[in-house]
Amino acid sequence: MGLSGVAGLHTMSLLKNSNNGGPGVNRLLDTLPKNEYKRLLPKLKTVSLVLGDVLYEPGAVIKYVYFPNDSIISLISELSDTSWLEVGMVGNEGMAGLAVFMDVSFSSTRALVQGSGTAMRMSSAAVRTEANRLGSLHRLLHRYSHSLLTQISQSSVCNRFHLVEPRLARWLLMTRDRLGAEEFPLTQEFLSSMLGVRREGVSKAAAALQAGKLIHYSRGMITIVNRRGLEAKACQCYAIIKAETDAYLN
Amino acid sequence: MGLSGVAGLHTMSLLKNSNNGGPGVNRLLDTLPKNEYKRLLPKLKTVSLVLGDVLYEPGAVIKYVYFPNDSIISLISELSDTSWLEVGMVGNEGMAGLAVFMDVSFSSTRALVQGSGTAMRMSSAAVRTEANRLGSLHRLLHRYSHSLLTQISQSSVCNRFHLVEPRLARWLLMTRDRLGAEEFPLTQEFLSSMLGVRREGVSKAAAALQAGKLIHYSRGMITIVNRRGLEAKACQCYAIIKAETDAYLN
DNA sequence: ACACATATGTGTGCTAACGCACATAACGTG
DNA sequence: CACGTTATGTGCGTTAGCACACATATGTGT
Repeated sequence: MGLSGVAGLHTMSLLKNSNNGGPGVNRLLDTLPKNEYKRLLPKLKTVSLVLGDVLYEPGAVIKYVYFPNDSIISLISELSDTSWLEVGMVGNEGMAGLAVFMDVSFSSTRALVQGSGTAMRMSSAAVRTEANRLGSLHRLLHRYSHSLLTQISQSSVCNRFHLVEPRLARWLLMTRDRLGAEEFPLTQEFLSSMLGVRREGVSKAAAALQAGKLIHYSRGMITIVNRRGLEAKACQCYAIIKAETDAYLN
Repeated sequence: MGLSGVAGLHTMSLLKNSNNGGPGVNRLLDTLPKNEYKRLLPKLKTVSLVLGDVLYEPGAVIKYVYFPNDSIISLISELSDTSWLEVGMVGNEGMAGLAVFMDVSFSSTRALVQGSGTAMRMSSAAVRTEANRLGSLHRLLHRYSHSLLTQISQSSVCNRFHLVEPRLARWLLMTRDRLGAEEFPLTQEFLSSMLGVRREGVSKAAAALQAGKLIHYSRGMITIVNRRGLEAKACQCYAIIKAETDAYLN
């Protein structure tokens, strides 16, 4: 799997400020008042992100921020070349590249596309201009920052205390919600680095979930068969994070 | 140890914008330009915080934010009544109550005084007014938000991968730096909840560090005997977090 | 159909940390 | 100074997850 290499970004048509809140639209942008959204529109460009693309490396300059529509971007903290861990997940509820908003030019984490799809891209320069206007975007990015902070904190506790199986269930559900699909391509090898455990551990946990008819998987393709059942197997962290994420957009 | 109960906050004299950057002064406030600091001064009040005071409970309204001088405030994420974990540490480099700055009124974590000392207190209302001015405070709080985000992320990885002994060493060093003292009162019971491990685990790790003449402890009082040696025992996370923390103030 | 790369399953120790149950030690108060 | 309280040490069985070494399966391309 190509976890390195820069994205091949293709231009696509722009979406409307569609106010339907459904999957496929970035909810942060969608929450903006029409006039403010219109002001941003010329600076936004829809791009497609592909699983495995690396948008930022730790320490590298952030050229663009991304508002995912139906894609997912993982924020990864690295300890060494061999051990790293996902600390946060950015989907249609948020934006990748928050550092720019916080007056920092460099990324402290790796941003890895964890689910293919489209995102709205904006240059860092535009973010600096627009977000300094004290308007709705400014406010929403503030609230999102808090939401992300909460997500990361909760994940931290989760990673410390919970077993692999519930954590895997949580992670699959979070991915499902952001992709808006019950089926998505992901290998157990990939999952193991996200969860910070060995592949064999994922193998066991996944086998258990499959035996319970909650998921199905085969050669890098995962299907959620019984969502409710999977939620029951997941730790509370799933519900906690979901509530926080859904609530911040008012 | 009284981990519950609200702080008994005593009024003290105000500090100056002393530009010496040493311990005992909140470095965030100290970095502000003089005129802006003067504008804030009337809204700041020095209070003393005592080990065990709880400043916020999860979900509770944040009435005041705190800029520690030589005190430390722990941000704690709770899973259940019995298992919780420190996700972040706020000392003279920052501010507790960042949620207010991010347009959120309620705390998502518990804020527990982990080291006695003084702090500058400001009402949430004042923060909302002042931080919306797009001045230096606004910018610094943004940069601090990013710094805290990085700290929390790094701790998350650390908690996941590192052994108790290096984590304990890191934690003691971080505490030392913020308190500006080599000796401070802390029981192993307390440490165990901060690190999210059993008390017995802390006991073993602490005994090992003491055997190596790096620290000394007795009945809830800890002394750092050999700081360099302790740094060598700590994981890299200490250096990483310290660098980030020191750098953000330009 | 074949080879080949990739994805997943399994087994065998090993270890850090857990849970529990006590033992010891230091301090504080009446 | 005796006593209770609080802090710390220790032992024992259990367990989740580790590291390593393979075995098996399921695609893909020629």
